[in-house]
Amino acid sequence: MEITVESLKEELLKSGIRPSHQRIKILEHFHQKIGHPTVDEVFEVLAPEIPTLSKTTIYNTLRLFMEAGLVRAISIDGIEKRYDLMTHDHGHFICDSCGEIINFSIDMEVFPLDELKQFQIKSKNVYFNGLCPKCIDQGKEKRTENGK
Amino acid sequence: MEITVESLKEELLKSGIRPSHQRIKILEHFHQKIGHPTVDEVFEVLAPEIPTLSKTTIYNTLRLFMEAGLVRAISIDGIEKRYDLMTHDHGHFICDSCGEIINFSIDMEVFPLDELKQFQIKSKNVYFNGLCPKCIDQGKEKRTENGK
DNA sequence: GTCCAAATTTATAATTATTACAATATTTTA
DNA sequence: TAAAATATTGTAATAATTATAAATTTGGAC
Ligand SMILES: [Mn+2]
Ligand SMILES: [Mn+2]
Ligand SMILES: [Zn+2]
Ligand SMILES: [Zn+2]
Repeated sequence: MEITVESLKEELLKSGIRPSHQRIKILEHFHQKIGHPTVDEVFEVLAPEIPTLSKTTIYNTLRLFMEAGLVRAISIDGIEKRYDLMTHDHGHFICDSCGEIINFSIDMEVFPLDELKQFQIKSKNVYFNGLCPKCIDQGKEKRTENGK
Repeated sequence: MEITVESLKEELLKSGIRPSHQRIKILEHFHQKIGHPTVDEVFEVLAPEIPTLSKTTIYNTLRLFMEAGLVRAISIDGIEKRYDLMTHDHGHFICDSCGEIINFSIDMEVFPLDELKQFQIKSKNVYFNGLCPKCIDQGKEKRTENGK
């Protein structure tokens, strides 16, 4: 499916968000890039395109998107706050050595939830960490510092 | 099993950590309290007992404990950084309304991990959020602000 | 126990991330 | 187009974390 300004506008309107120029650009960034950017990364990429852009707008917009369920914040081991487009359920693996974050598909329904019967669960997040294949190859098994 | 200063010292030594007074007290705090404290909460509780205590020591010690695998940092949706004693595998549920964090047991082995065959997984974290029974009873289903 | 070297803690300053706020600009409605 | 509502911006304020260097504590040798 093609991502056009029109489709982005629709997506925002469907969530009850008025489609300003900045909001469209920020949402577009999430659709175009596959990563899990920080506030700063979003700002660095968009600032050249929108010369007047303020970092406050990124903060405001991401909070708005989160409340609307368009994106979610992920923060593995509280290292850094990053944002991810809210698409299908998936887990995140972070490499302790190179810091890369990798999506992996996971069936969130496999959990036996007897203990949480009384709870109303809205969303589920799964984070793994360890070493990615690249870093295993490079013999980084025994590193002490975070290579980030 | 009784938690004594001696047993705490041993636990630290086994992890290659020298058992200073501060470190013993901080570890003791995690064994005595069941919660998931922030740096500030640990500091507030221990400061009266150790009048000279510095917050920097809490930061340093928790980093040390994390590297040694004694505690882990948890940060659900990047809201706040909290620490948890590294015991058996368990998941965390956070209530969107009252902010309470509840442990629940979960079998981490149920995940089908075909996609991560090449990865070396060191630890797994599962976070759920939604509403706790208490808040459901109080009719907080439709809240907009975080009650924290 | 005393002395010394190494490690730890402390206080402070510096840095970074985030939020608050009020003025300006933009968008929507009439 | 004019007025009202909303969004953006720049700045200042706040909060969390890290860096640094001096002071203290610890563990081992005597
Ligand atoms: Mn993702
Ligand atoms: Mn826990
Ligand atoms: Zn890696
Ligand atoms: Zn609750």
